[in-house]
Amino acid sequence: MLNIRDIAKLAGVSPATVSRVINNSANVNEEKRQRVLEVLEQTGYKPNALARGLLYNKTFTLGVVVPDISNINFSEFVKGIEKEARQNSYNIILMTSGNEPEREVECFEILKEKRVDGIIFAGTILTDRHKQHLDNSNIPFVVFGQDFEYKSLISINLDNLKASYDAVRYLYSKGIKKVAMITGPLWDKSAGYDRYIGFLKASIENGINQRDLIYKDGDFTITSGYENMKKILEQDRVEAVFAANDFMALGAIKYLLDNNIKVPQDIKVVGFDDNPIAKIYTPSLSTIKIDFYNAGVLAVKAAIKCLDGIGDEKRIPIEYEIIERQSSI
Amino acid sequence: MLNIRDIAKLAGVSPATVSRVINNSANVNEEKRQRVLEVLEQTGYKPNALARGLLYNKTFTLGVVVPDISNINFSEFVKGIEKEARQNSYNIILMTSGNEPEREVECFEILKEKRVDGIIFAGTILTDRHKQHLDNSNIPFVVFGQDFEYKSLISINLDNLKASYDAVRYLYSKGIKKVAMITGPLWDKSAGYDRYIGFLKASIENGINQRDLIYKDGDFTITSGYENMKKILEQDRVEAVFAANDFMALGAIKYLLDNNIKVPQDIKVVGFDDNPIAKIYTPSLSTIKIDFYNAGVLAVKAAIKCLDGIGDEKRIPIEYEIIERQSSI
DNA sequence: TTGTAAGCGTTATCAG
DNA sequence: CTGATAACGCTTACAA
Repeated sequence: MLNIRDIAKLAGVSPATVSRVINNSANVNEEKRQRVLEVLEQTGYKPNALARGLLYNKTFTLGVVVPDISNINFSEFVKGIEKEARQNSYNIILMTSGNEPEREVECFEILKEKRVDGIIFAGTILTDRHKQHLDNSNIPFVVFGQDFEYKSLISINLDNLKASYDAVRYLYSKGIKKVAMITGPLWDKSAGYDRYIGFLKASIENGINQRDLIYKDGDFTITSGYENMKKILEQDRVEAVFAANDFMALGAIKYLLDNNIKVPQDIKVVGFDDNPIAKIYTPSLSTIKIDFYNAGVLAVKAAIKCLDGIGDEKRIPIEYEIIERQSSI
Repeated sequence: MLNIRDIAKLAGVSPATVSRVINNSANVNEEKRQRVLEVLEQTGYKPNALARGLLYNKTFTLGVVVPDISNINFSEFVKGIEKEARQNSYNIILMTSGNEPEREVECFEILKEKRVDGIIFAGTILTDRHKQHLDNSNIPFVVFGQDFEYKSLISINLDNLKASYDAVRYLYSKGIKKVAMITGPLWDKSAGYDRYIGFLKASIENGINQRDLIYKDGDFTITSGYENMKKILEQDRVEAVFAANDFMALGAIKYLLDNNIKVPQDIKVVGFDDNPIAKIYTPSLSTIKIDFYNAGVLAVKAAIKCLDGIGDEKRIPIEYEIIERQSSI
């Protein structure tokens, strides 16, 4: 591949002049400028970003670590990141972690080697190894999906507890006697634990004795929604079920329909996420919609502000909205 | 950030020795090696990949350009790419093009600047500007989704014509008199035109006069499936409909159900893609399943083979499979 | 076994 | 307005 000296030779000038033309800086003789531009055009020369990066100590690249890109939430998130990054002339290196803390840290180390300017990380837990890495790395970090405060971390988060609380309150507002819940794994602080606590809080406020509360913990899959709905009905005849994500909610509905229990007439169901399926399914699923795309945009904005030294906010909230559909009317 | 000279000083050795330890090459005194390793550990030092890349003229980075990452097909594709890349110690720079040829070429140029080792590109058309770029770029290219032969391009493709042909034949094999089709935009060579041609071929083979063929061109959205199903029924009472993707097929089913036409009893429907919704919808949707994840894996394998100079195949086929579900039983 | 120095491709500085 | 030079961080040939 051609370098700047090759171009200089072809145009009969010095590398410095070529550089000046490329960065259209300073004063350069018009005739020479034209000669250089012509050569540039003909050769399709592109400056080596590695060399530039080495010099400026800046790569215009952001690292992005998400658990699973084929999950629609994260692909929307990444889409927002990529769009906003591009608009600010940044690119992204995408890595997936499968939600394994080991691999997450591995990703951070690789991204550090590649000298990304910042890292956007969607994860569920912040282990000591994560912190250790953060300690000897001065790369700006934007964390999505958990609200840990740690040093200079910027965190973008949904108030999972409140969203869940609102969803359950919404169900009680319909005159329901008792709402059951299918939770996620409770070690998952955001989508597991916090959503469970919101449920707990709303239930107690509606006069349910904590000992009578009915909830089962699933793993976010359709199957676990199906199974847990079964378990719940074996235990008590509830009037409504709130699931920590849409897949489990859909699994629950499927179990109900399979057993000739009508949704929403007999049991109302509310999910979480607004997966595209929620809208299309019959009955369509009421749910909590989170704008992941926008979360991605905000994450990049925060990262870049931080890089440009005009950073300020450390905790950026993202909005949610209860979408009422057939499953809970 | 620390550099190799800082480490050298801290360990009381020369940069060369540190380098030797890092790349555990050559002979280095055991005691010094230990000293260096200790400093490495304490400081969390990571070598600068930019400097290395500059030296070796190799970045261990692949560029990936897809139309839209939030489309499940492409996110599966990217997932496969990322997994296989990682396994070979490559990373990926992800860019999205929105299927706009202008932006595609823009992506290529940026990736060239970043000196990626190879580019994996999912697109629908190869314009002159694409070719021009390819001409003065010697980066290995793997193209997914179109079977253009151009110079050293490696192309991974589904035989869309044949898959579509098989789907329509499958419907005729059920004793259907006439199959209608909702196509994609015909300028889209792979998912639009080729799938239409497969339909045409199978129809003619089953005794349909080309003039009597019924097809409408949609734009891959649910809405366009809905609208076009309506138009088809206004024109003729068909017994089956084949849609160029699942969204249009689902839109068609929705229209049928809304008008009390039973699926599959009255009209059978087959889609294309095996979108996750296809399996869950009621009635579940028969479709053609393509393994995008595996396509991603194959794309990376081909790219790396090419980089290592052991490249051979230029055209790599990917498999498909007809999935029979309720909508066409 | 170890250290010194050149070079990868670019740009900023400085001298002309 | 222009060109030579040093420097970014790393590795490797060469010399010690």
